[in-house]
Amino acid sequence: MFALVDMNSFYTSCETAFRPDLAGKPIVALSNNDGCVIARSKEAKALGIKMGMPWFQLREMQFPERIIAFSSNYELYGDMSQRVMTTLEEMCPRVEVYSIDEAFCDLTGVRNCRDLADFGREIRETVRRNTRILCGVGIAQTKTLAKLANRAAKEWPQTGGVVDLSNETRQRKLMSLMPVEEVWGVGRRIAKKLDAMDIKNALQLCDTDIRFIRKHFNVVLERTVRELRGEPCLELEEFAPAKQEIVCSRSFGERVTDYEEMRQAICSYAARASEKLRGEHQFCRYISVFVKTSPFSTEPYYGNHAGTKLLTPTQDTRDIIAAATRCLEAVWRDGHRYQKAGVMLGDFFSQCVAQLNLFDDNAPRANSDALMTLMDKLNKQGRGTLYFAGQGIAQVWQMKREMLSPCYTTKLSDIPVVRAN
DNA sequence: TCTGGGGTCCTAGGACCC
DNA sequence: TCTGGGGTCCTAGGACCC
Repeated sequence: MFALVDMNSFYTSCETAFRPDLAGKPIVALSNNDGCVIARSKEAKALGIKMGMPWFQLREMQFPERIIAFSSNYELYGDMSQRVMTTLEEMCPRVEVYSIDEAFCDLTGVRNCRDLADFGREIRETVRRNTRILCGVGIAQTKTLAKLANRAAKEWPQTGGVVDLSNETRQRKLMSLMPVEEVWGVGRRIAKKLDAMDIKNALQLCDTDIRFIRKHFNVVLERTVRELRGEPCLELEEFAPAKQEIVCSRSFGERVTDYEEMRQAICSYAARASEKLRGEHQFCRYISVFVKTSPFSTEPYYGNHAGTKLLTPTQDTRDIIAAATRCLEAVWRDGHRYQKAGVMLGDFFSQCVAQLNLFDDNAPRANSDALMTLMDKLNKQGRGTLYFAGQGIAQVWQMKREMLSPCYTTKLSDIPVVRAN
């Protein structure tokens, strides 16, 4: 038995948790660079504000009430997420943190001693009490059905935010009401193809012959169909598997036309990616860089990427910056207004394997480990405490975050002082 | 003027091997 | 006339997720 716990309008809920004066107002959270809407409060949804809508368009629109917007504050959201997950871990024996605002809980044992919906309501109430954040709970025997149950819990207020879907009759009833694109694993493309085959709701998908699915789609959708039938194909993954790649990319606050600025940005992304790599206790051998102009612009589009394979896997920022810079030289073209760039690391080796290569011709730099450990330690106290000269000081290409809230839970200096009088 | 960032898995096709 | 069969590895691209 799985429970899927999903936070309601997570990012905007994090903002209102510390601004009770904003409760009941239409609020949106914006993507990096204040680009587009990525979270909406209940009231903002009711006004018809769509996910992914560009902020510069939304800002011009007329609404009966003023829209309150926040730049993404991932330090705050990440910390709030941890508090929610800790609460879940205290209540459930096994928890899979699926995303910043979602977790699967294993309810296998719970079933023997108490009513599942009751337990769901207890989860909901405890999370609300500990964090001031509301969540929905969907319960069923497969992850895909639990997702569907969660959908229903959010959509229909009379469920009180909790739906136990372990009963097959209820499953079929709910599936008949759910458009097929609401099913976890069915995206826009597949939904369109299914629609052309006259498969329009989840129940019709569930009842489609497996061989037919296999012939016209792939094993991924086959698993989805089996899961809808109550046959578990996806297990709870309590411990996250090691990452296979790490990406650091950003849109620029303003278009970049100068090579030196781009080099600074690439150095910064390379440094950040290396830091993440060390956080994963991995060494990488493949490094690549991409640059691109805006796909929305009327100017001719230019996008390109280049990669390089090192002889010896590394986790030293200096090696990774050097490789990334070489890649950038290969893809840079003068005369474009670049909108975005990024650095990707891949082909990972775990620490012990990498050390076998100590006897290679290309031995790692002396004291690399000590230096990187020190850097990471200093930068943990505050990002950007110690950085490479190549990253630049002015960083004019930095992303826009004009409506950033304070880091209420992680940075003391950010908390506004309330004065008497 | 202005449109996010970070991942995963699967498949097809090419290179290469015997 | 007539030119095989079977396998692995890698990469790019497409689909999905949040």
